Amino acid sequence: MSQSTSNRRVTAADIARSLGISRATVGFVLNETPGQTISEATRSRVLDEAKRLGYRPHIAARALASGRTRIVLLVLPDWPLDFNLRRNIEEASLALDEAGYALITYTPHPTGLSRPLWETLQPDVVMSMAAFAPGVAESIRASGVTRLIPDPEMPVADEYSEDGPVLQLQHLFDLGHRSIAFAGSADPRVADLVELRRQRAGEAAESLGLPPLRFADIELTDASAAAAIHDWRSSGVTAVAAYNDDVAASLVGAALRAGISVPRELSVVGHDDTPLASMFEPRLSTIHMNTVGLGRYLAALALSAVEERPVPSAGPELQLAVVPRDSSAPAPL
Amino acid sequence: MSQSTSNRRVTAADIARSLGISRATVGFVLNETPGQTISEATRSRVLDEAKRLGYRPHIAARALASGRTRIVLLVLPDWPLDFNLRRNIEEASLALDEAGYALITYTPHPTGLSRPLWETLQPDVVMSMAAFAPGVAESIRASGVTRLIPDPEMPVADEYSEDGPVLQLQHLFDLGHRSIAFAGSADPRVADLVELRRQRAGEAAESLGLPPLRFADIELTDASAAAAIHDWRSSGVTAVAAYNDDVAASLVGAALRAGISVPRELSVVGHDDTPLASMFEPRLSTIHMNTVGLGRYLAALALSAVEERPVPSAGPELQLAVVPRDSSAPAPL
DNA sequence: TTGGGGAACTAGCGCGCGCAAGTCCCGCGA
DNA sequence: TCGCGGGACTTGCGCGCGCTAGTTCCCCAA
Repeated sequence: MSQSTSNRRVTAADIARSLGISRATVGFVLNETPGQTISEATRSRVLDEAKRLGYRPHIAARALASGRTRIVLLVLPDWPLDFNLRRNIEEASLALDEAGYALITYTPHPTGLSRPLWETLQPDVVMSMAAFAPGVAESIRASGVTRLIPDPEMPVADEYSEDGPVLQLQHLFDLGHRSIAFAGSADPRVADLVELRRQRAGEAAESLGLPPLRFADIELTDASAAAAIHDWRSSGVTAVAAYNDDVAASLVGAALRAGISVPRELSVVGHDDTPLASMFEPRLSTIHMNTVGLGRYLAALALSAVEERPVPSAGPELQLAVVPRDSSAPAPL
Repeated sequence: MSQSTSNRRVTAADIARSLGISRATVGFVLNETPGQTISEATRSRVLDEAKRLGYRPHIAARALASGRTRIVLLVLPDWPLDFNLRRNIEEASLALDEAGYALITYTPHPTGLSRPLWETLQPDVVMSMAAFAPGVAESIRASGVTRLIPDPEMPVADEYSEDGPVLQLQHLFDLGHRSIAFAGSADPRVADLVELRRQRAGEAAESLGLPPLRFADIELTDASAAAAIHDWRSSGVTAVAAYNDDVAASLVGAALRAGISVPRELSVVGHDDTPLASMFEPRLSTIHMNTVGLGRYLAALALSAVEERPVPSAGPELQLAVVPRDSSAPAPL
């Protein structure tokens, strides 16, 4: 089963020799090379012998001969991935597996001191869930990788409409709140997304006939939450839509410490439905996201870039829902 | 600078041809092959020409010829990594970079449906921060990787003494608590670590002259926290050492919902000092861990397995400290 | 003057595989 | 009977690199 008596690795040539046939035939069988006709008898003999000897193709040799590493590198942001995203990555991994590709996830180190993996791995495709940060696409190209997803050269319309903030506003509006603030994050890594969500929240407020939103960026580790709350309270704000659950938790904590009751005096809605949201006390109302089929979509995208496959037509479906918990309640009179 | 006019990739042979020297010489220069003497003039000509042509070694070819992929696979647990650990991984990545190896982090998918990366990447070394789960080491071996760290065949004394629970107990003891419970996690993925910490807590209690600890395993998503607290309270427990911050948060939340004041009536200490601990309200007292030099140590370990390098003598230094916050206070009278 | 030795190179094999181009033979239609 | 179309293979090159086993030349000691 496993390795033979010698500790040399088993090669396709070993199978051929042991069966008294040519190496090419073995290769054709193992790769199911299209356009080659192999008798069923030979086919099964090869397969059996391969299993018996414990044959395992040498990926470096294959990569050298075929000119492709069959590696797809997925660049991930450096914040913790939520469960939904992780499941989608597994889904992508599975789909690529079936096509003979390996998905490797990679979070570039913030300091940028170590060599990026796209240089050392020479993957066939480098993909990312968001646009590549400035300079990154160039770095990838310079390392010889030609297939980037999304390709900065041909910018597609943004895949997702950020509708979470709209749901936050609607939820608070339905509870009777009319003076609402938006709390962003001061973390520069997520500045773009914060700005996007803030804008969507602003639009939602306008279409609900509310006055322009007040807003502030919250730093999780300092007193900025307390300051923002003090500021907002003094101008009559009764509810806050937060950029994410961490910010929401920070706000609620600051409010409680300031003696402000949540949700009776102040409602707060988070975003992303992280584990934190359900563990916090009071449990945080938030927005749950579920991107059904994202993984399969990513895999199909990668395969279409690297083989003769069609670009997937239908993108993943984004499901959003308000999760009402204990941090939001009807507006005080 | 970058690729030449043709879009064929630049090879070492191109450099040789363009310089009118042999491929071998080029190889010797680029690899600084020991035992080869190359004139300084030739050396710099090769280096210059390589840069001019934008030469980039073909890793698959190199792997094929040398018989090693120069890949180190680091298997990570599937829970979010804290900042300290991430920094250590970067440190390891950097050290391996310098030695010409690439560090790839990998979190096996819980379902186990997709092919593990050690099969598809054929790394030189597979390492893990904890012992390999049952069956995993066998799977790695079966894929042809011979260098595992830690090697299950030669079990070393456990690298780290789990002293966090000792600090938790000491902290609570210092605050006057004499009836203390330990809260584990019902998550089977961390069962071993839970058990280890529970034992250490038990030993600490004994050496402090306390009665045996009561304990329960908490499920984050259900009512087990409330049940445990109710149980403990009725038998006079005034403080809880929790396996980690998530469990601590769960307990504090349940206590507050049950009308039990934290920390006045019940003290809770977490473990790991995750962001959650500082964001929670009340902010959680916890144990902060800092493993100085872990990254360099891991890198040295990997290199010693794969090259003629000495096994690092000194392991990383583990720094532990109690972070007293608002979830622990002097015992009620 | 000779020859030993080392500095500075070159020739070329082999790593394991994919695949293009050939070879052989058998069956079948004219 | 001949030819011809494929089915079922085989031969062998080339991918790019590491590295062993040379080869050449020159310097210096005997």
